[in-house]
This record gives sequence, structure tokens and C-alpha cells, in this order.
Amino acid sequence: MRRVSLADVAKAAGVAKATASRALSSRQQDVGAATRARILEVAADLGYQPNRAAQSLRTGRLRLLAVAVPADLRGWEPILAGAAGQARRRGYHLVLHYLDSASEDEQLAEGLSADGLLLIAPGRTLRPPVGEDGVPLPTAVVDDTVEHGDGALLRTALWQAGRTAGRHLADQDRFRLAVLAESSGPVVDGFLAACTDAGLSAPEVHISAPGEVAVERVVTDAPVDGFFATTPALAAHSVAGFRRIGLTVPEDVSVVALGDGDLAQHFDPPLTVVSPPWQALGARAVDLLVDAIEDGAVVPAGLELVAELVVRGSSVPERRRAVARD
Amino acid sequence: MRRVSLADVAKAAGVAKATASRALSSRQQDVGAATRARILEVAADLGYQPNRAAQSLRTGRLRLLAVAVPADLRGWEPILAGAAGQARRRGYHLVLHYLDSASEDEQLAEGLSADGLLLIAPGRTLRPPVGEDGVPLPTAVVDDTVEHGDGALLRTALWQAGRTAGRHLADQDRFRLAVLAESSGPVVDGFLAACTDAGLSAPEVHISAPGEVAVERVVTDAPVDGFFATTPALAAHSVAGFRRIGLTVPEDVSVVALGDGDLAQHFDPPLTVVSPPWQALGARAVDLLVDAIEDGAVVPAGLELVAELVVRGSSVPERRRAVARD
DNA sequence: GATGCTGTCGGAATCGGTTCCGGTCCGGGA
DNA sequence: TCCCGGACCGGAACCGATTCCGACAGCATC
Repeated sequence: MRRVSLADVAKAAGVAKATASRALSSRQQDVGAATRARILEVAADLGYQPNRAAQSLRTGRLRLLAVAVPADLRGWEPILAGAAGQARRRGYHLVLHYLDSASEDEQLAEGLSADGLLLIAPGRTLRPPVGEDGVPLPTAVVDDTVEHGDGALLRTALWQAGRTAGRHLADQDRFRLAVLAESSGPVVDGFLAACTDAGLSAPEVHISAPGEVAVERVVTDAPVDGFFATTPALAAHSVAGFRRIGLTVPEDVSVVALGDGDLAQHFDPPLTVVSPPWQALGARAVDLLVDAIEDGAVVPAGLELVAELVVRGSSVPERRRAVARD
Repeated sequence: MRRVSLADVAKAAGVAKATASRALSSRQQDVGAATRARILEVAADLGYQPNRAAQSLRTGRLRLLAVAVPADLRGWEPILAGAAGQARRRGYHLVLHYLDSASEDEQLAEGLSADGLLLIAPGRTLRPPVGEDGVPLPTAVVDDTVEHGDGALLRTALWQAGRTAGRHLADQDRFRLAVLAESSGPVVDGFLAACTDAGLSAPEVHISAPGEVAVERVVTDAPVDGFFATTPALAAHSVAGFRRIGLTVPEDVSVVALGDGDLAQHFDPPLTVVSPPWQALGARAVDLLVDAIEDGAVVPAGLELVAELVVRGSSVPERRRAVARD
């Protein structure tokens, strides 16, 4: 009633462990077609599953990717989903590390039991993470704000996303813009860049710590006709605020949010969003990491995926959108 | 420049591997105090980190917990956070499995490379999952709706949460109740139970597939004065709907939502929520699993953690709440 | 003084794969 | 006919820990 091992398969097929191993490892060298077929059949019959621990021990590869996430996961789940899908396709698994505790930081630096690391939005600098063996780990970082020591850095297109939002507002002939964010960073920078590109005067920038209501200040300040919020929640609150003071969205003021779309489309009005391609990015990051792990490829430093703009009712009035479609 | 192994430590300390292993494995038998101290010091000096793969191979334990999550993680993150924290405290790691693809189901049944499984809200029956060795895996299921074969089942208190919501509304002297949910299930059942307990007539039950707007139907149907939504988003939409037809919240209608609190408190009005103790539950589940793995304890079948009721502006008018405080 | 027991420690087997090294067998070219 | 090379396969070392078993010392007991 013990589990079936490679030795069992080999014995049942009448070959040596070495041959069985070669046959199973799916490169078609060094083993005859007939033998291989027989081994594969026997293995299937016996329900053979290789022992990951043994494989890892011998090969020095755990086939595990650590993914470090902030304590508040909200908004980042699509990255996880994308990464998980790609990881399983390439024979890897994702192990979760929350960055809330100082001890986690420590562990990241001390030695992770994983072959690579996907680091999501730490918002702070970390010592370059190392593997169990002490060598630096292939790392992909999803955050524009981090300065990361040795270049194995994967930047997201947050800046580009901010610029896209700004451009969209400018395209709507809005020229008194404002932005509401939970912190300064590449998103806001990109937005500002778009404004200068379009020859607009500098927009107001409001920073609102998560949970705080800087919304009130925004809507009662100088009048604006174009508004960008860096989370759907902030956008929703702002819309409510604009309405309270008698402005209609999108006729009087166009609102754009940064965030994923499927939630925001149920708002009233449906929210126009600049949607960073989180899922694709997660998948891509995993690809790069696995390439780095298996082929020693170097993780490129500046990959940028293009954010998608989903135009909905909060930024463009219905009739104008209807016209635009023609 | 190779990594330091147990053998290195042993040699440096002038003892055998066996002794070094005993000294490090922290049970104070079978090794002299002086020897142990020396070994520990040497190990620290050399920066010794045990090789997980080798440990796993020898002990047959991966110190990995699989956590299966639905494709849409939203709302479940706190479970992950709680589970991750407790896991690291007990020396385990969480590996992520998304349940979106059929192949994942397959893998769950075929053999997971983990010592235990935390199954979150599958909403469907699965074959009892097995480990790499084909033996059934200790499993904790977070979902009241699942029929799970062999009893290793951890129920959440979703039913209890629904009942708490109903009671709260009844306590507010509301008697024309309605509930809006994305699917029927224990939450709704618990709510109904509370209604009959309170001697109220059966409330209207609206089912609204995720993304659909059954909200409209709810608010324009028969007048209600107490309302329960099974997600914060549904609640928010409903509030907007009530206002549209001239009802004020909470004076005319009390609204309660199921979900975590920190998001809902920023709504207008701040949402009263019945908040299932996801985080504590994740931690507890991990504890049970690890106990089952290491001591062979059996995972209890009906653990229920009590949902917390957070009363805010959407269900009780300000003055009444002020009075209640006296 | 021989025996038994307890507290420490070393030797060696073991977990289950992967891979190096070498051996056999066969066909083809000289 | 002899030799060489390639295809195919077996033996055995090895990865790095854990653990069983036995050895040995020291001490108490008879």
C-alpha cells in the first residue's frame, strides 16, 4: 500500500531505474521507442507520480515561484490569476508571501524556498532577495516606484496608464483637470505628462490616504471638468460628490478611474477605466522568471505592457459616444 | 562557494551528521548540552539553512498547504491573509490553486503536491482530493454548500451570518424584509430562519447573477423597510436604487450587507455589515490542517466561527444610535 | 568485579529520483 | 575480416537531510 516509485515502474517494465527515468523525462534521446512505450504504459497503469521532493533534491530546482503581495491584496488579484495560470502551464506553483510582517521582509532577504520571486507593489526598497542557497533569485517586480539593486526588474506600465487617462480627458476637450490618488507615484506622473503634452495647465493633485475622504475637498475646490481617480472606489465617491454639488457626470465633468473593469461597469454611471493589463502582466512575469530559471535568461529591466482604455458612461455622454461609433 | 550543508556544520563542529541533526531539530534528547550549544553556534556562524527538498524527501512532508480558490478571488482575500499568517507561524507555506480550469479539478483529485488542502467556496462537489501518494488529504472546506465525501469538512458560519443580519433588521422593528443574493445558499437560509424566528412574514428573495441588475426589480417591487444584500456592491447599488425612488436610508429602509467591513465603511451612508470572520477562519483552518498533518488529529466537521455585526449608518438612524449608546 | 542501565554519540541505511560513466550490440566502412 | 561509432541501456554515485541501531563511557547495583 506504499506509493509507487520509479523503481517499481522500472521493475514492472523490466528495465533499470535509469532507463525509466530517461523515458519519463520526455526527451527522446537515449531510449528506444519500444522500451519507452512500454515504460510509459506501465507507469500509467501503476499510476506513477514522480516525487517532487526527490526531484527537487537531485536537480536543485523546487519548481516553486514565490509571490510577495502587500497586506491588502485588493486590486492585485488579476496578477495572481494570470501568474497562476501561466505557472501551472510551465510546471510551476505559486507560494504566497504576505509583506505585512517585518519577518517576511527578513525571510525574503534571508532565503526563500523558491526558484524565483514575483514581487508585487512593495512600495519600498528591499534587499535583493536570495534563494535557499544564498544566490540572488531571479526576480520580477511589479511596481514602478521601486529601486531594485541588480537590475532584474520588471516595470509595469503604470506611468503609461496614467498618461492614457490624461489623454482621454484631453480628447474630450476637458481642460480643467484634477487627479485624486492614494499616493504619488508613476500613475500621477504619467497623468501630469499627458497634461503638459496636451498643453493644459497643471492639474490639481490631491493625495488621499486610503480610507480618508479627501473627496470632499476635491469637489468643493476649484471647478473641474475632467477628473481622474486612481481607484474605482475613489472614483465612485467622487461621482457622488460631484452630484451633491449639482454637477452631472459625464456632461459637466468626465471621470476616469484606474482599475480593473468588471467591477466598475456596474456603477452608475458605468465607469470609464484605464485598465492595466494585470492578468497578462502576471503571466508574462512568470514566463520571464521561468525562462531565467531554466535557461539562465536575464529578466529584462523595462518591460511595459500597454494599459487598456475602456470608455464608458462616466467620461463621455451617450450621444457623443453614439456619434463616435459611426 | 557551494551552499553550506548539514555535513559542513557537523565537520566544523567536530561531530557526526547524526548529532548535528539531533541538535538542530530542537528536541533536547539524545545530545549533550555542551555539544548542542557548540553545534548551534557553528550553524549560526556558517549561516546554515536546512534544505527543504531533502527534509521533505526524508520525512515525507512537504510543509506545503494547497489553497484552492475560485477564479474570482474578490471577497476571499482575508481568508488568504489569515491562513498565510498562521501558516508561516507553523512553518508551512501556501501554494495557490485556481479552480477556474477543469485541469485544476483534475489535479486536485489526481494528486496534489501538498500536505493539506484549504478549499474555498468551490460551489460544487469535488472528488475527495488526494496527496502525491494517493492517500486522502486532510482538507478544510470553507463553504456551507458543499457536500464533501469523507467528513473532513470545515463549515463556515454563513448560515449564522445570514441569521444575524435578519435579527438585526427585526431588532430595528423592520418587518417587510427583502434579501438580494447572487445565489441561494446558507446565507439566505439563515436570513429566512431569522425572519420566522421573529414571527415575520416570509421576505422576498431576489437572486441576481453576478453582474446582473436585479436591483431595479427589488426596489420597484413591493415596498420594503428592511433589506439585506449578500455583497457590499449589491448593497451599494440598492441604496442608490432606493434613493432614486425617494426613499431615504436608513430612515425609510434599513440596509445590511454581508461582507468585510473596511471597504463598506466609506460608503454613503456607511454600510452596516455582517462580517464573517474570514481572517480568523483562515487561521483556524490552517491550525486544524497542521494538527491533522502532524498529529493525525481529525479535522472537525462543523466548526463555526461567529460573524461579527458592525452597525453603521445604513441600518440605524444617527439619533437612535446615539440613544442606544447611553 | 561482573552486570545492567542510562546518557551520548557515530556509522550507515534510507527516502526517490537524476545523471555520469561505461558496456554491449549492431551496422557500415576500410 | 577488423575496427569504429552510435544507439541503447544498466550500474552506481549522488543530492542532503532523518533515524535506527549499536558502541562506549560512566555509574549504580548485586
